[in-house]
Amino acid sequence: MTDLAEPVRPAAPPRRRDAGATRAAILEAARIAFAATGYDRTSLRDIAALAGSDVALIPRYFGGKEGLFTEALKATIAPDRLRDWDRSRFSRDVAEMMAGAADIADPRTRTFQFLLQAATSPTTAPLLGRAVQERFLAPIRDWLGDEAGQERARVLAAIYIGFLVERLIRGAALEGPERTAFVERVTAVIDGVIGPG
Amino acid sequence: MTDLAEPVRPAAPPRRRDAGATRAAILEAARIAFAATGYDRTSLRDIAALAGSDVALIPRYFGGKEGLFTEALKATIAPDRLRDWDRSRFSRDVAEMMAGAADIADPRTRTFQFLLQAATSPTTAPLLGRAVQERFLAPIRDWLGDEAGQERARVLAAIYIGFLVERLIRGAALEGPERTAFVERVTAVIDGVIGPG
DNA sequence: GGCCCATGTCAATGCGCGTTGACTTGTCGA
DNA sequence: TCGACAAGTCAACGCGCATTGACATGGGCC
Repeated sequence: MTDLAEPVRPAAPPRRRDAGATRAAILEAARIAFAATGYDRTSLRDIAALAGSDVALIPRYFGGKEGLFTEALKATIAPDRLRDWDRSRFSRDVAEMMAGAADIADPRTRTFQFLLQAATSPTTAPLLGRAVQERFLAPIRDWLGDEAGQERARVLAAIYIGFLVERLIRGAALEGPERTAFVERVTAVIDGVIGPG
Repeated sequence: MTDLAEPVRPAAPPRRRDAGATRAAILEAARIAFAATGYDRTSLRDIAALAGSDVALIPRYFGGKEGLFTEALKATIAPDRLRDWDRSRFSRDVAEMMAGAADIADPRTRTFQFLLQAATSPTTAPLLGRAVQERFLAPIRDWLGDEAGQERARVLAAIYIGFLVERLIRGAALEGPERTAFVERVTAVIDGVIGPG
């Protein structure tokens, strides 16, 4: 990891020695760093620097790198805010988002990258299926309404994931007419799934 | 990497010293190993053992680990037989394939796993982007016809990838009415992209 | 105010990695 | 047949990593 951001810790800590706060800072830094660079390319030194604490605390507090990753994964698989989205604007919002570059600051991007990273790690791979079911399929199904069924959620989730991967691979944002055409078509595709029957 | 298989080399080599064959064995071993465990978790020693050759040959033949990965990636993303596909049956064929379970024995699955591994590593993601552009998007664009433009190929590729991920995560094949509904909808989605304008 | 344990710091250790260079050995042409 | 060069082997190096244990220090409690 090259450079991400300044330390996560609050500017004026109420106590200069607070194990709970330190632990939380490390965990938050780990979520950011693991999502950004994956398990292997993220060193505990990176995480400690991002958390503004010492490397040696990590094995002590989390039992090691794997323990930290597991806990960060659990913390990342949280209920989505999909219900808050405006359904009439959903497809276009998603399309616009997909036309942009992958923004690591976006928690959704972070979550997705994290899950993708987890998929490639044999230790954490089994967690992924359940995570996707809980975090993607179930919310989407509920959001679409009961009449939609599992199948529409499945298709929508697949398309969503596909565009996330595409964006991840693409790197840069789309520009000009290509962006316009892309957004139009993605909007149409998603509308085709969530719209009628 | 723990244990994969026996060395790839032919049992009775015609020549005991054959740089071309050794290079090819290393490359094939790299394709298998990288697909299985990703860039970071695969060591050159693993690959060399799988190829039945020496570690030191890899930097010499491929210029280093990155060079080997790049070449393995290129070899994996070979020009597809896309042109041979029947366009009128394309969407339904794909949909039926997606409704099934992911078959590890299928070279396409292996290829895809390789790409997914590449996508999650920041080092290799740019390489993957270029490779996908050259070997995936461009053929699709040509296949769709010039009027289609880059943008339709992009959308189609994203959808394709998304369903591959979904299938990989899902594990089991779909059955009964859910399968029918899934196939119908996927067919419609793909038709919507490759069909009209 | 002073003890003492929780908390944080620091240096050191061992390991696996990619890479390098010197060396050996096979093989093919003269 | 034999020499030269390609091909393969081997040991070692430097580096970054996670982890450990000894040490320093802050702050709540008596």
